[in-house]
Amino acid sequence: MIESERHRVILSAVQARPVVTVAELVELTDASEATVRRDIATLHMKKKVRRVRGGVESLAPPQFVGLSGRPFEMNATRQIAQKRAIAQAAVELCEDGDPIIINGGTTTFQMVHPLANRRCLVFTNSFPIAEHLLKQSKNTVMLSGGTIYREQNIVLSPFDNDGTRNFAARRMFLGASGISKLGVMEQDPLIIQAETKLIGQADEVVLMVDSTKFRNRSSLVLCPLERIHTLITDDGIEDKDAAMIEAHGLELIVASPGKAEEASPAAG
Amino acid sequence: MIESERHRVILSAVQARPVVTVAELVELTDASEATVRRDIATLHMKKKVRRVRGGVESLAPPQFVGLSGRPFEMNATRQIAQKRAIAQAAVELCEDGDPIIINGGTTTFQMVHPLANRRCLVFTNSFPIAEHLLKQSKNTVMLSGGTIYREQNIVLSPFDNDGTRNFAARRMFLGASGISKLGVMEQDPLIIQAETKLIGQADEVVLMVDSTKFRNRSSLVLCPLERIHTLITDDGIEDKDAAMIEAHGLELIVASPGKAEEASPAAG
DNA sequence: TCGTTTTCGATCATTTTCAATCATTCTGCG
DNA sequence: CGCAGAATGATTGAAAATGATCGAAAACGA
Repeated sequence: MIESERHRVILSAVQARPVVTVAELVELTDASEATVRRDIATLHMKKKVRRVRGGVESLAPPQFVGLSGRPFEMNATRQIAQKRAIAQAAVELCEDGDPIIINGGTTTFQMVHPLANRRCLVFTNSFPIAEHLLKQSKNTVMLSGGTIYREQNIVLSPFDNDGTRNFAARRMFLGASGISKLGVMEQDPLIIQAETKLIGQADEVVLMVDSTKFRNRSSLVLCPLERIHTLITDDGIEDKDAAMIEAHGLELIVASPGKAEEASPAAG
Repeated sequence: MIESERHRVILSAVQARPVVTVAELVELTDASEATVRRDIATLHMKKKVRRVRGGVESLAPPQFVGLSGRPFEMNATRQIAQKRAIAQAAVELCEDGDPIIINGGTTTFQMVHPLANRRCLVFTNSFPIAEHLLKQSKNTVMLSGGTIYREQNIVLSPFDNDGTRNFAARRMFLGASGISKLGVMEQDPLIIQAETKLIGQADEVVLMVDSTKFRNRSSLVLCPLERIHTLITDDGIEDKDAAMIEAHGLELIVASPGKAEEASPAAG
């Protein structure tokens, strides 16, 4: 990755989140720590970001919170390391050229960073995801039509003809507010409606939930577990939950925060 | 591959994505590294692209990349004062609660400012307009579905079911790249396609063109003048053009840049 | 307070990228 | 056919960027 490309990634990262660590940028840019530090120094000179000990922070804070206000921002920072690892694992399932659906959500939003260098065909109902991918990546972006709901940060149409039916994806990625043997659970009826529209348009459905979601209960069941093909979570998952998932025939991927793409044998 | 051919490839490559490396261009053009470098140097001289170490990057990324740091680089657009005045007059036609359609364009984009404290129901195919209204106003925003075209800044679907047909507006606002007695003219086929979809969904069509557009000729005719109900332009319009407009039965509104805010003329 | 851990800056070897040069190929023309 | 001029490709040394290492400084915990 060349210098100007890394600079874009860094700017993109600090726009999504107020502060980003050097280690995170090393993962995102696949460059060395020294190079990332030099990049940060350069961007700091150019007054594009503020350099702080341990990483960078954005000069003008809120960007993507602008839509609805705090909920997005606060949820986004909870379990952030886990969500980033999960999102990284999710993107690793994708290859350039793949048509994929990304449903709106704080976990799925984290996919925009590893997607920065990909060239996928992304269909989403999330305005922030579309905005970010549009401005910070080379992916082709498609957006569903309809009213933009500020609180949920999604675009949703009451009609069936919002473009969804014309998109056939290889995978659909979605988050959830809770999961149990009863199925995938959400809190907001609007989210349910949006997800229901999309869930039939992909060959394979990938559910992305951090391990705390196994302890969450919500009132609305989106679909039974059997409808999901792959579940990605973090290494905080308990054995009984893992067993339950595999008992339902789902492929389980456990992503460890901190070592997003590790494969070192006998590291010593 | 001949020189001009390679130049086109390079330009379209940086069009498609923000930054392209020399190695990638060698693959694309099937030329040697030395030749690609010479091409890049030439295009850099001609100010068509920016040369960076390792490759090339697009000249005007800030316009799309720069998030809400500044509203947009729309300030750089020509005839900005005229466009503002026209947009102001356009918004004065609207009342709170009105369902309106705003087609993408630099003139129509200026409507976002006077719309800031309105509460209309806005349907648009422009990503920047939707973004701005979402973040800076309390209007309800609806977006058409489809692929987001970066160059034109619009969302367009190849299908008919992009949500457009379900919206019935009181007025549709659109710009144009040229106007004459032959009709309303555009340059980009994609824009024609997008406007054609929308133009039938409103009771009244309002065309917003600054007076320089009467001297522009383009190859594509969107529709005859009779299809337009109201035309808003600035006070630079010549008498013969004004006469021509009224001869075709259009209501003509002339907005003066100097007194955009104070005026509530003609109405009382 | 002290010791530990993390982060940072500087240095240096290695790799990558660049510009200049020269040989080769292509093209038009007599 | 041969030649001139331009474009292209290959080579090479210089310049820049990168990554690893190491000691210093800062934050942290006890």
